[in-house]
Amino acid sequence: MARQKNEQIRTAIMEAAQQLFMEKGYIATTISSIARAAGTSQSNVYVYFSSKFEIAFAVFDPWLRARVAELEKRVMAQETPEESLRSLIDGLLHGIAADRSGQTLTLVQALATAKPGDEYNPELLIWTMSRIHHMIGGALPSSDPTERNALTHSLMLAFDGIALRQNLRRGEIEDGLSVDALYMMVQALVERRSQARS
Amino acid sequence: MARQKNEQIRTAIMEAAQQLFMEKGYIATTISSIARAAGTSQSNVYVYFSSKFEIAFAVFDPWLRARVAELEKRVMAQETPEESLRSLIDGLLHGIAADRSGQTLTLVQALATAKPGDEYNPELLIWTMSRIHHMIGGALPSSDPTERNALTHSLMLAFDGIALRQNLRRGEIEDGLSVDALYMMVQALVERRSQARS
DNA sequence: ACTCTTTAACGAACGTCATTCGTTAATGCG
DNA sequence: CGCATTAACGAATGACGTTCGTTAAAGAGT
Repeated sequence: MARQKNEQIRTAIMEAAQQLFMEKGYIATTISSIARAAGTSQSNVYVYFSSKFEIAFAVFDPWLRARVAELEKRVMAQETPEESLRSLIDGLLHGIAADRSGQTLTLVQALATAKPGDEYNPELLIWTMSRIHHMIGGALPSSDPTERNALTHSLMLAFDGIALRQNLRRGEIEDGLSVDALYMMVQALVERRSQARS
Repeated sequence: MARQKNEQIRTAIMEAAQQLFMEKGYIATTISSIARAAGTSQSNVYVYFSSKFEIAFAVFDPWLRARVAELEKRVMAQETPEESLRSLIDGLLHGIAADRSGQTLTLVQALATAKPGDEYNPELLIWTMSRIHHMIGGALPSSDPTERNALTHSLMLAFDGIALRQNLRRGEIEDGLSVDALYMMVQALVERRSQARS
């Protein structure tokens, strides 16, 4: 009944955006540079996406899901609870939140500059939390729900903290120290539990 | 030797900026609205501040120092280590990071949109960390330096996490749960220590 | 009191962006 | 073979931070 959208253009826009966001961050990347790199005009970008914000999430969503899925595989392959927790914390904070490719910089900048109309699907956040919760359950099968929830929330909080810091307070605090500190506290929680049972 | 700056104008700019940042956040506040509210012209604002970013920090710095000083008084007035730690965590996260007045929104937005030339004095961050470290030392006088540093870093990480979330992911995660979770982990660390000593 | 110099103050630009508009022409449908 | 739809595009539009050009206030030197 009418002319069809060309899906190749949509993916070209997303790939160009991902590349440019990685290189220059969300704010410094202009719609016209994305359009140029994707081989189309800036106004045509708005045929495929309703805003710059929407492009950022279209790029970030599959990226995060892939990283979390990778992480889950790695965590589940560990043999001891300690190794599982260590690889979970390390992978989540060093590997994803503090990633070098600039994806979380994009996320943080996009959220910080979001305009009233810009909203994103909270499903991604919920899914991420549920995966973390599941990994904790795998590492500590006998933990009680309260502890599992506490750990999940603490990890999500740390994720946000690292994401903010990595991108906005570059290098002022050693992230390694924060990760070690968090791990020490998780260990304390685990040890208290095993002491209480013995 | 030349005409002098009028300090009343400087403070009027800062007060107008603080008010507007609180109402609308950093990004939605324009220099011209600040100038209008301060009773001067937008170009004259640049006689007193070199950028919008600098205004944000001129406002945020004394605000944060005052909040931390208040917190320190409250924490030091507690009687037991448990009460001290609880009031520290609660005051830092609920009271300051998640503040309702929009000051941390200003901070996060200013940092997220900072341009290459925009830099801020890391002294404020260092000072804040040293105050937290000192409060932890007051609550747990017999703790060892490693634990004290771990707690300090964890609290700063949580501060950043809450700041990001409060402002950018409004209401999607209950912050109360995160604060409780963090407190549970701190308790575990403290209890492990006292168990180890007995 | 009278210059001279510095610079606060201001209105008018400037440059950069995200987004929208007006128009054209592909493309599927009856 | 028209007709309606809409992808595509170049040219606006509207905001906003920042800079420019000019004016005049006000301290220093004589």
